[in-house]
Amino acid sequence: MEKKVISAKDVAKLANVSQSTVSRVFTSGASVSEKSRKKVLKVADELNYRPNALARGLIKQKTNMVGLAMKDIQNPFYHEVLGMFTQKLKEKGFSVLFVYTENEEIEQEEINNFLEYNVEGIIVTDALLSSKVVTKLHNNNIPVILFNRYHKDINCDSVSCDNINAASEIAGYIYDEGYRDIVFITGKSNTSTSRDRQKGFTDFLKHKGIDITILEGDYSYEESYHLTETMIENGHQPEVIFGANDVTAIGALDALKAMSISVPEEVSVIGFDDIKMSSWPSYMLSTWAQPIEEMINETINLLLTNSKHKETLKLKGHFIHRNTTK
Amino acid sequence: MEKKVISAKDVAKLANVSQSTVSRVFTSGASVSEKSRKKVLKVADELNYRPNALARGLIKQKTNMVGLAMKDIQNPFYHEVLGMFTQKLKEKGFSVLFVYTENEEIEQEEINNFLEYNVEGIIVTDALLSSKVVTKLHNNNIPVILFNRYHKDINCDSVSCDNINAASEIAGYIYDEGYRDIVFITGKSNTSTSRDRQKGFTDFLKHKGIDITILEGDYSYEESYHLTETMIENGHQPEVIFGANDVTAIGALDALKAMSISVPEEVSVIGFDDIKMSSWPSYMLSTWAQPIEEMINETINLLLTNSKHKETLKLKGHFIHRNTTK
DNA sequence: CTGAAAGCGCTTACAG
DNA sequence: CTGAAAGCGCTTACAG
Repeated sequence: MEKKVISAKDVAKLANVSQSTVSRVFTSGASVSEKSRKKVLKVADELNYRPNALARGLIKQKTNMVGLAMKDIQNPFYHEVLGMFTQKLKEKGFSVLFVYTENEEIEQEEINNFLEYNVEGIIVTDALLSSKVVTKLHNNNIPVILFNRYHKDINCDSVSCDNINAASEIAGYIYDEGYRDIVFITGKSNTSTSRDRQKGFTDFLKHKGIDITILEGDYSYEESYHLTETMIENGHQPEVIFGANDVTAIGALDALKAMSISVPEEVSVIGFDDIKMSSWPSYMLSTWAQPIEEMINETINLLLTNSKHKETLKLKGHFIHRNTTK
Repeated sequence: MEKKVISAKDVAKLANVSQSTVSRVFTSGASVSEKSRKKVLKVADELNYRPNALARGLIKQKTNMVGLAMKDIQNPFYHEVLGMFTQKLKEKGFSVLFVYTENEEIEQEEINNFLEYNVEGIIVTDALLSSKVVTKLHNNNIPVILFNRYHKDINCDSVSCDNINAASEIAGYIYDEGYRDIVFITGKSNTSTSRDRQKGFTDFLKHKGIDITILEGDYSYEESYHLTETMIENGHQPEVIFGANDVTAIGALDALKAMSISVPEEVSVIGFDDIKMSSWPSYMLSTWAQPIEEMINETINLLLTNSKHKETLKLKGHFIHRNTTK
C-alpha cells in the first residue's frame, strides 16, 4: 500500500527526460540517443521500474497473452502438452492465461474471460467449443486453435495426430503378425481422437475380413482395467488388445498381469500417446508416439499467422515397439 | 481487424446514456436506475459488449489475476493441485497467469513477467524463490505464497502438509508392526518435503534405537525402481520401504513385483501424497493423504488476506491403509 | 533525437 | 440517478 508502484513518469523525472523518452527506451526499435538510454536504464534499474503490461496492452491492442483451456488434466499426455506450451509460448514472448474446465464444452464464460483480457489467441486442448462461440471469436478476429481435437461443424484451425492413419498402421502391424482375435478399447465416444482411432483400426481390419471386439471405455484406467478383467472372466482371452490411449492400455495391461496372463506371450497390448509412464520398466508399453513438439509448434504457428483460411493439420507420429508386443 | 472491438462509448451512444452510466451498469454496487440498466444491458448484449479487463485493471489497480508458478509438472500430485487451484481461484473471481519453470528456483524473469501484468498475488508450488525476490515482491505489496514448500531463510507465507509429524506417525505405525529392517527412499535433497519426511521418520525410529537405511532418490519413478532393484540384488531385502512420495513408492513397488517379491507379505511399501494412481487396482498403495483441498483453501485465504505477518501453515492429513501394508 | 499532447477503455469523485 | 472530466500508465504521430 505505502510503496506505490513506480511509473515511467517517476523515471522520467529522475532521469531528466520526458516520459516519452522513457517509453522509447523500453520500446524496441524506437530511436533514443545512447546517452538518454543509459540515463534512463540506470534510473529504471535503481527504481526497479518495469513498464506496465496492462497499459501497454491497452494502447497497442496487443497484450502478449494467450488463453489456454484444458480439460482432461488427469491424463499425463496433457501435462507434457501443458509444460511444452507454456515454454514455447514464453519463447515467443507470450504469457498464458490458463483455464481448467471440467465440462465437455468450454463455457461461454471462460471464453468471455479470455476476451475481457484481450488475449491474442485461444488454444483449446481436448475440449470443444460450440460453433457459435467460435464464430463470435472470429468476428473479434481472435484465432482459436483446437489441439488434439477437431470437429467438422466447427470452422476453426485444429492440430492433431493423424489418428486414422496411425490406427490403420497399427492394425496393419497386428494383421501381419497373424493375430485374428482382436480387441479395441475405446476412449470417450464423443472425442474425435477415440472415434478416429477406432475408425482407422476397424476399417483396415474389416477390409481384411476381420471383425474385432469393441469395448466401450472412457479413457480412464479404472474402466479399462474393469473391462479387461470382466472380459477375461467371461472366458474371452484375445490375442491382442489395442487401447485408445496409453492410460487405457495400461489399465488393460495391469488387469492382465493381475490375472497372471503373460504379456506379450499370451496377449499383446498396444497403446497410443507415448506418455512417460509407458516407458517405465514395469510397463514398457508398445505405443504410438504422437509428435507433440511438432504439434505444438504448428499450433503456435497458426496462432501467430491467424489466417482467414482455417486449417486442419494432421501430423504423423510413429510406432514404438517395446515389450508388450512380440 | 475490420470489426473493431466495441467499447463502453459505443454502447453509450446507442443506449443514449453517458459512458459513465454504461460503466456503472457493469460495476456492482453502483447506482443506476432500473430503466438505464435495462437499456444498457440490452444494447450491450446486442453488441456483445464486455468491459475491458485491462482498462479496468489499470484504473482500479486491481487486475483479478494471480500468478501461479509450477515446476515438477510430471508429478501427478501437482496436476490435482493445478486443477483445484484454477477452479477455486475462478470461484473467487481470479484468472490465473500460469508459468512453468524447469529451474529449481523461480527466475527473476518469470516474476518480472507477473509484476508487469500486475498480478495480485503469486503462488509458487514446489519451486523456490530467492529471498531477494521475495523482499522485492513484499515491497511492491504483492503476496507470495509457497505451496508445499517452505524455507526458513525466506520470509513469506507458506502452506504445506506437516511432513515431519506425518512421517513420524508412519514411523510409529511401522514400529508398532514390529518391523526393524527399514528403508527410506528420499526425494530431491533440496526440497523441504523430502527433508522433513526423512527427519520425522528417522528421528522417531532413532529414539527407539533403530537405524534405518537411507537410499538417495530424486522423486522419480525410474531412480526409485533402480535403487530398489539394486538393493535387492545386493542381498538386502528389508521388511518395509517408505518412499518420500507416491511416485517413489510406486517405483519401489514395481521393482519388487518385477523381482517376484510379494507385497506386503515379504516387503511392505508406503508412499506419501495419495495421488490417484495410488488407488489403481494394481497398486493399492498405502500412503499418507495430503489434505490438498484444505491446503489450497488456506493458500487462497492467505493470498486474499495479504497480512504483514507471514505464516507457515502445516496441515495434518491422514494415513490411508491399502494393500501394500499388512 | 526529443517533448507535448492525444488517446487506449475504463472508474470514480464531483456537481447537479 | 447521471454526465462531464480527470486520470490509470502507457504508445505514438506530430512538430521541432
